[in-house]
Amino acid sequence: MANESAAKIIATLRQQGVRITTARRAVIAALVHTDGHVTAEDIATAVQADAPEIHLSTVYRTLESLEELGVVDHVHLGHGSAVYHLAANRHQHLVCENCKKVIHLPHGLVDKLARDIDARYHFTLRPHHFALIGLCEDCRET
Amino acid sequence: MANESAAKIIATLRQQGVRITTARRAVIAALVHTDGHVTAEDIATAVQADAPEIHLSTVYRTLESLEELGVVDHVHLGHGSAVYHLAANRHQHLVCENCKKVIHLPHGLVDKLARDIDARYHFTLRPHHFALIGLCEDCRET
DNA sequence: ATCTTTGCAAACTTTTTGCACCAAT
DNA sequence: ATTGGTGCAAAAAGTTTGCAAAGAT
Repeated sequence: MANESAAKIIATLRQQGVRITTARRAVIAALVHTDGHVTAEDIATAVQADAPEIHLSTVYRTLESLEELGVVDHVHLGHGSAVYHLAANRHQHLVCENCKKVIHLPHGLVDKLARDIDARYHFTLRPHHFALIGLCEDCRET
Repeated sequence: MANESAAKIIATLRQQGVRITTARRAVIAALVHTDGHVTAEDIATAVQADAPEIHLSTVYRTLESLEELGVVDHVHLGHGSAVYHLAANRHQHLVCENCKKVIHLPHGLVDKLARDIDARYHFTLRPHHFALIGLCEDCRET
C-alpha cells in the first residue's frame, strides 16, 4: 500500500511546475493523514483548524489540480458529496445504502468483471472511480 | 424484458391505495415511453408538453413514491442528475467518463461479483443502483 | 367530507466561477 | 516582474420542503 508521503507529493508537484502554497501543503497534509474517503468539506474543516483563511473553494480547486496530476481520485459514493483519497491508496468501496457504512475492498476483486467488460464491450472499467452500492449484513435483514 | 404497461402500473398503485392524479399518470406515461435513463428534468419537460402546470417538484415527489412502491429505480451515473427508469427494465449502466456515453448491460453480468461479495463480506450488492464508470472504445485511446 | 397530492416559492446542499488582490517563482 | 493561486461573494445545478389551495376517494 505504498503510502506516499506529503514530501514526495510536493516534490512531484514542484517537478510539474506547480506552485507550492500554504493551501496546497495543508490539503495534501490532510489527505495524507486521513487515509480514506473524505469530502471536500472534511478537508476544509481539517485545514481550517490551522489556517482558517483557507477557503472551501480553494480546497475544491486544489483537489481538482491534484486529480489532474494523478495524485488524488474522487469517488461518488451515491448520495451527497464526492469523497477524495490519494491515488496511491486505490481501493474499492462497498457502501450500504441504508446505514451509509463504507467497507474497503482489495482492488483486485473486480478484475474479472473488468476483463469481461473489456472483452465484450471494448470498455475499460475504472473500478476505483465508483462505489458498489448495496445492503450490509446488519441492514439487509429488514 | 416484461415491459410493464402504464395501465398495469396504475392498477398496482390503485391497489396500494395511492391516488391516481393527472401528474402521476403523466409521469408514468413518460417513463413507459422513454424506456431508459431519464432525469427528473427530462420527465418534467416531457410531461409539460401536455400539461405545463405540472411542476418539477411534483415529478420528484411522484418518482419518490413510485420508487418506494418498487415501480421505479434511480441510478447515479456519476456527475449531474440521477436518472430514473422502470424497475421492470432493470439493467446495468456503463458510463464513459470522458464522453458520457451510456452503454446498457444485461443485468446478469455482475452476478458473479455479487456472489463473491456476498460470500466474503456478507454484503448484498444492488448492482442496478450504480453505474460502472470507465472509458469507452473511442475515448480510451487518448 | 376527508385527507392526499399539487403548485409554487423558497430553502438547501454541493460545486463552480468571476474578479481583484496576493504571493511563489 | 510575471503569472498562477487565493479569498470572497455570488451563481449554478440538483433536490427538498412548507404551506395553502385543489382534487381523488
